[in-house]
Amino acid sequence: MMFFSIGDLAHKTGVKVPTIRFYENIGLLAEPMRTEGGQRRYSADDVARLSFIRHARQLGFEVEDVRELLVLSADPDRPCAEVDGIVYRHLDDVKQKIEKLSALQKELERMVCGSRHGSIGECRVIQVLADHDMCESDVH
Amino acid sequence: MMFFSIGDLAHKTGVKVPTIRFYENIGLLAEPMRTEGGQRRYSADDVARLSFIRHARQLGFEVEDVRELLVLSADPDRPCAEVDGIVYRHLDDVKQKIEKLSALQKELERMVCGSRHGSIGECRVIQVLADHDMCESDVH
DNA sequence: CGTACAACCTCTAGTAACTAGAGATGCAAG
DNA sequence: CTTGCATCTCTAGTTACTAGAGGTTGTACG
Repeated sequence: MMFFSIGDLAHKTGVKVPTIRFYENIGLLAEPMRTEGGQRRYSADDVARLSFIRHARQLGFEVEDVRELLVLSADPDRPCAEVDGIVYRHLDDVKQKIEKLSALQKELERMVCGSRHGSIGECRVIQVLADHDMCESDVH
Repeated sequence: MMFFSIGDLAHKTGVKVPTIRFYENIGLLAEPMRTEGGQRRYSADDVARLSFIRHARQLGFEVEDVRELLVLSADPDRPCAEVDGIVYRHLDDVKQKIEKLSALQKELERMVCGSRHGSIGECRVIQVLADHDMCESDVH
């Protein structure tokens, strides 16, 4: 069992079959060998590479970052600075998103707080949406 | 000055001109009057509606939710339950996203923590990416 | 009244990262 | 040899816009 099908690769890595083909299309994965009939055949190296990709994607790295990380990881003698840079940038991005979402959460909770009413005519939510001044202004 | 151009509307609401046309295309905004030459002309009602849309979008509601909120807001006698439903669903969504991002943040910080090394050969980040078991397993 | 020119018009395509589907072919088990 | 699941390629759809091409209108100024 040296080589296996795209379905097997999907199973081993948890990446769906169409996504594997997509990664090949955009050059994240190299074109694999083919059977005479034209079906893809993969090796253990492909499992490692695709697992790396999947893991990086799960950690929220963009595909272009993953591409860069793959290039860097292939070169053991280079300094780590570039890798660190990518990670720190991503981390900042994540923190910013958390900030924004927390502000949203607060505003949404403010909106529905005390929302015991009856009809839309006096619906606080609708009123707030219609009048921006009812929000905490610096949020958005 | 009863009616104004798309540029004026953009200025009054903070929504960009192409976005206004886009909202008209997808039916969020009604087709406005036109000059003889075919240019759009808007009224104060359009400012109110578009401001509502912008505000809802800034609060993270999807366009389809905004559409629904607009329908509901036009009907003052209906109960508020549907509006509340939309808001609570969105709020849950926001909370879930915060959860996920916080987990990511933690994992990323774990990854770079103590990342004083030299070359990619012993780069902790690359190692973690290559080996999922180095992560806290329940996160992803 | 003529003209310059910013603002407007429509339409298409591009973004991110896949996912779904159509229609055709391969492969392996019984 | 047949059955049927897996695979193949290719196109289009998702979200919410944004960018650009190529052409027209409105208005302010002289």
